[in-house]
Amino acid sequence: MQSTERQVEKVTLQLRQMIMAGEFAPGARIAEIPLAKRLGVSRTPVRLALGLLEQESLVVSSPRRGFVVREITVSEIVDAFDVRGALEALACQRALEHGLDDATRAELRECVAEGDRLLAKGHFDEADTKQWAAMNGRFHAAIVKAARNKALSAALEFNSRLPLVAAGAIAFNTQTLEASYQNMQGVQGEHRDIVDALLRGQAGRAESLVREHAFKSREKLKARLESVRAGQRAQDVPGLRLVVG
Amino acid sequence: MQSTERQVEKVTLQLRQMIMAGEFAPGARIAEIPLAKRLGVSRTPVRLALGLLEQESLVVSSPRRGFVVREITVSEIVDAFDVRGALEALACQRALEHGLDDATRAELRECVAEGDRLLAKGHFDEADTKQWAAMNGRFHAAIVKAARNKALSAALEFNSRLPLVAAGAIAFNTQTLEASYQNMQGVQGEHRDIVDALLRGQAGRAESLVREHAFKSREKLKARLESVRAGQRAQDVPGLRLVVG
DNA sequence: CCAGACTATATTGCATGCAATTTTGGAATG
DNA sequence: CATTCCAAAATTGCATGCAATATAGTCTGG
Repeated sequence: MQSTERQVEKVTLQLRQMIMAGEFAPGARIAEIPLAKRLGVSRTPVRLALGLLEQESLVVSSPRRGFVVREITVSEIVDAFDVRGALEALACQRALEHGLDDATRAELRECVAEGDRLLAKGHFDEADTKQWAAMNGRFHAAIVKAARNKALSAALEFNSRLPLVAAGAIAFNTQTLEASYQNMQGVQGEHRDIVDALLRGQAGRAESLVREHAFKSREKLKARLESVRAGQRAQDVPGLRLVVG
Repeated sequence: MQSTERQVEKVTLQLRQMIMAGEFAPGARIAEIPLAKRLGVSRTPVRLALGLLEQESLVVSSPRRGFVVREITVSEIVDAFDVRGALEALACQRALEHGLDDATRAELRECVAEGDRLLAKGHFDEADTKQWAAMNGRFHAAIVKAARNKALSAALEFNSRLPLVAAGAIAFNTQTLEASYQNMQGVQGEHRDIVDALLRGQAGRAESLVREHAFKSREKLKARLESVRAGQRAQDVPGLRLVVG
């Protein structure tokens, strides 16, 4: 029996969620049959999904020995932010070479405006962090899109497949809503400056600011992950199992 | 019956080869059954391989309508060189932050030396271009490796999956062996300068040179592909079918 | 009591069958 | 003659069976 939805996609999503939620210890083997039973499908879509997740490097496979949850290290995640900085800097450069169209200008302004609105309340609740994450995703997407470079978009998307690296994940990396609010105040200032530089056509300044933006995110996440690793508040990053590195 | 080799890998390699060799018109549907018959395997490994190639964006799939050869445009390929420049510039920066170890210094020097040897003959034959391509691959790999950033390596590898973008493809993008020789003389000079900057620890200079190196490669390939597109010597880039854009 | 070999079990990788869906060829209609 | 509709054929997506291989569990010898 088969529904109109494709099983492979459901399974891939669920499995990615499970891995990133830390349901498997890093290095643990993933057997197809129990997993298929658990997800209520046959082994075929499970196998296909594992193959896809291997290319996302969430799992690795050995011939005849099946799939193993890949051990993701703190440094790998942190490193990805440097890549993001370099790629988004290129995006700024290219975007200004093309010139920003009106829709992009409007979108960038709107992202800053929405950030202001969210911060104006003086504090964050759960819904605010979600909205912030969405806005942040749109902000970065707008810059990348304006570069009109498919390879660049693809590379950034690829880079964001590591857990916690996607732009939308930023708001969830702080301990408390209060800390998150404080954090986002700083981030909002960075966003504002980046948009200012872009709207003025200051390519070099925009590049520097975007790099620094990525660098600050990197440092914040690094501190956070290292405190988690030290076991101080291990349940704050729910699920994700990291190994030293 | 199943050999000790994994069918999926064989099929993936063959299929990638076939697509990049232009055996399918861009936009053409790829049906599983004929393909499986042709490759002498069942549909299962073919389906798995197509799923992998979809992530390399060599094919795209629609639900219930199977896989279609993706139309790759000249601008997509060309754009990928900008991404490479940005990423390799980051690699130079990070590599010098870590400091180059002796093995890396030796490898870089050896690549330059090998380039000199290949050019010393005054002309290229087929074997020389192959050797050059291998050396070029090692050169770029050494820089990336010295950056010690997994996300960076992964992003570059991902970026190089587009046809003609991989560092090893560079030597095959010129019409004649004579043109190739001339070309590689210029490239060798760029390599020498990059190595010089790296060995002296001049990060900024190395970054600029690497960017320019990628940019020059980009422009050369672009000119080449556009002349092919104009139909002047369509069989010179053997097989690869590109569409305008 | 430990090491190593042997056997039973579990698991992977592939082939194939089946139902659902899409595509195609042609006939009927305007 | 072009267009729409319909049915047959082909194709996809999934489940499952089977052989090859890996893993574990047990037993024997030292």
